[in-house]
Amino acid sequence: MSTYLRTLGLEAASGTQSISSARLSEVTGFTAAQIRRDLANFGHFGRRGVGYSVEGLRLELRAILGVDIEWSVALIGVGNLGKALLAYKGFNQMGFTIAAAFDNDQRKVGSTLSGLTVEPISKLAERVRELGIQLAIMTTPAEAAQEVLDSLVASGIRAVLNFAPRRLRAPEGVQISNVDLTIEVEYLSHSLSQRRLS
Amino acid sequence: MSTYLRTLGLEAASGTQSISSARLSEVTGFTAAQIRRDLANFGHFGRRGVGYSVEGLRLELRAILGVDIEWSVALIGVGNLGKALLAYKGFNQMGFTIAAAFDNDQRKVGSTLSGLTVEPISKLAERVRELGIQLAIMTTPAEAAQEVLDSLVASGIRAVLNFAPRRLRAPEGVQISNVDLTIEVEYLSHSLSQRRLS
DNA sequence: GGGTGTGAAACTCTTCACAGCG
DNA sequence: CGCTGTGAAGAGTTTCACACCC
Repeated sequence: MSTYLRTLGLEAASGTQSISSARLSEVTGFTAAQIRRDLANFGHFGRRGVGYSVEGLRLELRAILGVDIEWSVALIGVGNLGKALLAYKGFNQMGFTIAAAFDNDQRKVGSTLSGLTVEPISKLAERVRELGIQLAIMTTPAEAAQEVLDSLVASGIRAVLNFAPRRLRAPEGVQISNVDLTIEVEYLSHSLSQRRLS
Repeated sequence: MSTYLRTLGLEAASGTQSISSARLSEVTGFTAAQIRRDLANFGHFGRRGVGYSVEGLRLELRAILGVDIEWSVALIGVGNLGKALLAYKGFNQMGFTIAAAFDNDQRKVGSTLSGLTVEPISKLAERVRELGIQLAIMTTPAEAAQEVLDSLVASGIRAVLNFAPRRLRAPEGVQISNVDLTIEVEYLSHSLSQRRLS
């Protein structure tokens, strides 16, 4: 869905009015049948014989993905990766505002990064309430990850993007997405290794 | 497999000799049946009635994942994310050495980051050959991504970790892993949105 | 004609459950 | 007895192919 929305953005920029599943297939690499089924899952967005209205489908997808409204985000863990994400402009473009940054390292607390003052994790619950934060990005070390997640859940956050290389245990109703560089890069080295042998 | 290897590292550190699929299941969150099938896919590593030898299985998994040898990596695109990955120590621990960094921005070329001098992309093929680089990490803008990938493929690289939010077209035999923050964060906002409605 | 939406078939992945081995 | 390895069942996903509507 994300990919479709992004593609529609490009198509809209080049002035296309209507788009078929076949055309979407060319650009995204998914099969046309797959695309039609994905879209039909959420409603009847297409017109037979014509295709999908680029603008119409964009609005639908934005609503489905929840990017029709602004989300406030907390970032926990201001290491190299955390800093990079703070500076990353893509989030803002997608309707995500990083509203607060936290770290447990006393040397980092109080410093200013990309316009935000780093706060201690003890302030988390308070700030989440004040700023209406609903989503968190965790870029902590693996050892701290479960403890930080528990604090996040306690302060009412129910969606977390986790970069720490550790499988986290969360209660029902808390959604966690994991981005694990270890897994990605080991998958590549695995496929390179396979080729040595054949 | 990556996750299993990581878990075994922790178990080895605490001195465990042998581990069952049930214990691995507790720690990783995968079901015991899943774990047994995953491992049995690659060989008969376990002993019935006992479990898997922690050290033995570690060696097997390292070989399977190809992290029993050192890999040389090129990083292309020295923006915020690229810098963060250059400074990230996890790669070295896993046997990946970032041997060269490239960027097309003249202002960045020549600067030194984490001990590496940033080179222009025109030097790519030459340096890949000299340094024996087999793997690349792309942290370029989306617009440049396909062109950079084509250069990488031309210079002989056959495994790429892509952070640019664009689906890339690569010839047969070139393995691409995509890490797309857009997709991850939109998935979370989608699941938060669903909850508004129910 | 053109292209969606969707049953049905094919395929893949996961879980069950247990034979068989240490 | 304990735990792996694996057929078989079950669940989920993708592809096919075409009825149906614009």
